[in-house]
Amino acid sequence: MLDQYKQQHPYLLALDSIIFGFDGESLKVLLVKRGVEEKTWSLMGGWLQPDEGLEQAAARILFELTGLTNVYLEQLFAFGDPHRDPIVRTISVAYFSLVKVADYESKISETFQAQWFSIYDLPPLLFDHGDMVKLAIRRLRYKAAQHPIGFELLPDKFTIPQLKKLYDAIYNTDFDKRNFSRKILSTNLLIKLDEKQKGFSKRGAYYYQVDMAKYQQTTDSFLNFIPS
Amino acid sequence: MLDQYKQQHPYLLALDSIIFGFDGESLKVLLVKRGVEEKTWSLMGGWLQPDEGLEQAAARILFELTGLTNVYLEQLFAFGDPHRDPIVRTISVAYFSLVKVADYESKISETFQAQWFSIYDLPPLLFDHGDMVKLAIRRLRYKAAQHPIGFELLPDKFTIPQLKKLYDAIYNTDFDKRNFSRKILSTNLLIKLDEKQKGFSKRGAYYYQVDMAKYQQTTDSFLNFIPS
DNA sequence: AATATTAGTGTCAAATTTACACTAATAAAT
DNA sequence: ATTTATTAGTGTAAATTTGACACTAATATT
Repeated sequence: MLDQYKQQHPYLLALDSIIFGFDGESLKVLLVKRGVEEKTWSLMGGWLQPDEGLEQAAARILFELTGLTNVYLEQLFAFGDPHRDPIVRTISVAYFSLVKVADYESKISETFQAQWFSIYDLPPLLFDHGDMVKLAIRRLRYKAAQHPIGFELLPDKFTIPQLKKLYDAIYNTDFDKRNFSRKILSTNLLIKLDEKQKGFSKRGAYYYQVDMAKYQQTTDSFLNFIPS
Repeated sequence: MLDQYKQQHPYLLALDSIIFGFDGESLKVLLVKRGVEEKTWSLMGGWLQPDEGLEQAAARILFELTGLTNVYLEQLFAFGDPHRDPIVRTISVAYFSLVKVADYESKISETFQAQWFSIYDLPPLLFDHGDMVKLAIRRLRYKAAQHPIGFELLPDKFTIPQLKKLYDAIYNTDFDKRNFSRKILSTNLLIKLDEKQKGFSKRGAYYYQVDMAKYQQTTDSFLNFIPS
């Protein structure tokens, strides 16, 4: 190894995930109890292994908690305040992830003490995890305003009223349903199915599916969902 | 130190900066020759010191190259592919930065071999620095489409035609100047000065300044500069 | 058969966006 | 001093998008 490398200090590298879920009513974050003091809620996290990339590690850690693969995962921010972990200096790369709550096995509580918390009612969090969640919420709002990522939080088949409720929850507001569905449908990203949702409402709403081909293409396109 | 920390591998942590500049004609990136082989161009970078935060370290490294402080600096992405640096595993947190080319002392070439390159004509770069630049360009385009960060690349006093040329360069296009100036001025972020630019054009264009008070407030607001 | 509940849709006014071309100011040239 | 060349600066009309607003449709429940 060259001298210029040898002289440098190495640091521990952690990954922490802000895991968002939607239960049909409100936007939730999945928190666990672990670590130094088992009394404090924290984000799900773990250490980078020598043979892993960052996203790969984040995906592994997410899998260990939820049993889920193929989950929406996006790098949020690298947190590196020298004193963020008071025991030993650690850099944490935070990822935010969108999961379909219905999908995952409740394998969750087996090994980790895990619980969903409304984003409007979070407990005190370990280290700088509170900052991470705040930033993740800002990023989700920012991103969902222009990119069709909301679908990632819903089952494969969903109704327009469900989607509207999700957006209501993300932005803590109440969109006009006529304008909302006009805007959503004008993206041509949804395929209307012949099937209606049963049991939830008397009339029943039609299910829609994401047009995956178009979705892949337009991940980068702007949608401009949120006015003013 | 607790066991769970001791068992973990530490990694070297580097910071690399994509430094954008605008010379009035095209968008440039500042590259240096350094490192393992002094034959390859690379981004300006350095190592995280034990007492520094990430952004602080990026700012220091930027200062060491350019002599500039108070520069626009934004975390771009953490790159952590296990083999990105073939000699020893290193995580690199990349920052992108917007500098006013005219501002900085040409202290540059003294200690480092540095040179501006057009973003459309880059040399081969060290490690994954090419990916970093590509991502930074995407991010700049994305961000400048909605946030008024273009000003960071211009002198404190600038003309509308200069600003248009900058946006033309960023998006590699040619905006309609009537629509462009209407859109820019409608943000009310610019203060028209009484002074005209001399020497550049026969008629001379009025200088404008950013209304810093408003600018601070609206860093988060959307502008929607770029149509379709 | 009536009722209650949620789904689904249409219109109009206002604002925004786009496309497009002429006049204004001045330095340079004659 | 007049002409010329060059870039600055501005306006309008059509199209599109947005936002505010309220009624009818379907069906499960009573």
